[in-house]
Parts: sequence; structure tokens; C-alpha cells
Amino acid sequence: MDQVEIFKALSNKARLQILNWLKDPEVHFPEQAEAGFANGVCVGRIQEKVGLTQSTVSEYLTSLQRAGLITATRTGQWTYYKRNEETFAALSKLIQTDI
Amino acid sequence: MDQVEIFKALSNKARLQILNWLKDPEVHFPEQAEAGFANGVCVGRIQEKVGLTQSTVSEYLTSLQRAGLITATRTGQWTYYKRNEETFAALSKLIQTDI
DNA sequence: TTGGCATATCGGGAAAAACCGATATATATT
DNA sequence: AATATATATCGGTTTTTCCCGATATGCCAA
Repeated sequence: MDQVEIFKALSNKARLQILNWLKDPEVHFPEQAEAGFANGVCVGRIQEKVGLTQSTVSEYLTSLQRAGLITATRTGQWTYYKRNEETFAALSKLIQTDI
Repeated sequence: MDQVEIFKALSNKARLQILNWLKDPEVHFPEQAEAGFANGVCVGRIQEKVGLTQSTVSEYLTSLQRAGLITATRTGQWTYYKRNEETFAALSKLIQTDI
């Protein structure tokens, strides 16, 4: 759990927005309903919603993943990303105790 | 409470270190014991401990202050900085609910 | 095997952050 | 008034971040 890496990942409006959307995928990504949300949301859906290029969104998701804030699941040609709530819980606690 | 500004302020090892030292000023800044710690620790003490230049430390403290993580009190020629625990508590809660 | 779609990676330009040294400002002392 | 001390601000160099377009890779369908 690299604190600086986590805070850097959180230091961007678009990435915070994505994390927020991933809290309620069924609300924010209804287009993906038929595929289900068990593994999260795929890159393309996030990209069209956030309005940045595909490469930028892919990089942002990778950085969130490296920070441990989301996890990736590859299924066929899609990569699904979902929040890793354990990290958020740990971070919340860390701010109360360590920082 | 600007989330991005807070996370940016926290995205740096030296600034995290300073915040951590300020949790226990009497432990980490015993040189300042006679002046007391009611208003925190003055810039010079922090600077010599963190080992960066005076200008850098001053800027770092200002950025932490802008983020609401510390408060400044000017007394004579010294500026004392101390943690603003309310912001830390709010941030911890914010991570549980908003992010 | 060819083509199409989803994602990742690469190379780069512009903007911001990480520092620094020099200088300015404010307060205190003599 | 002159000097000293503490901090803030300014100007600059280097590194990092923010994005992009182009290209590569991996999977699937025809």
C-alpha cells in the first residue's frame, strides 16, 4: 500500500469521477446491463462517459489499478474494472491513524 | 474542501512526513519545547528536520494550508503550523462515503 | 487467414510540480 | 536608523503529469 501512489491516483478529477461512477455501475452504465456488473465495467463504457481518449482512459485505469483502488478482469476482448473496496476502507482508516 | 487539492497536497513523501511529525510535536521537535506547541511548530524547525531548502518548505506548508490540512499562526517573526484534525476526520469520512 | 473490435502501449507536446538560489518583506533588537 | 532573524515570494531548471494520436496486441467471427 504505497500512500503516495494512492494519493497521486486520487489527484485527478476524471479519475475521481470514474471511481464515483463505479460505486453504482447499474445507475451510471445502464448500457452494460445485459453483460452484468459482477466484474465491473469495461473500458469502452467508461471512456465514452468520461469523454477522454481511449488511450488516456486505459492509462488512468491502469494507474488506479496499480494503486490498488480497482481490480481488472479480462473476459474475451473486454477488460472489466471494478472498485476494490478493501483499499478504500484501509485508506480511510490509514488517514485516521497513520497520516 | 477541494478533493483534488487535498490529494495533491498528500501526494508527496516530504509533505506526508511533515504531517506525521506534526502529530507529536513534542516528540519530533523537542528543540522548540520552551516556545510551547499550542500553535504548532515554526517553519525553521520543520525545515532543518526535513532537509529541504527554506523556500521549498515554505511552499509546501502553504500548499498544505491551502488544502486545509494545517493552519498557520503568525507570532512575531515566526509562523507556526499545526495540523487541522477536522480536515483529516472529514477526509476519512469522505473516503467512506463520497469517493 | 483475414478483418474487425477492445484494450494496451508508445512517442510526444503542453502544463504542472518539485525543487533550488536569490531576493523581498516583516518583525525584533540595538 | 541599522542590523539581524524568520518567512514569503520570485525566477528558473528539471522532472512528472496530462492528455493526445498512432500503433501494437489479443481475441473473436467470417
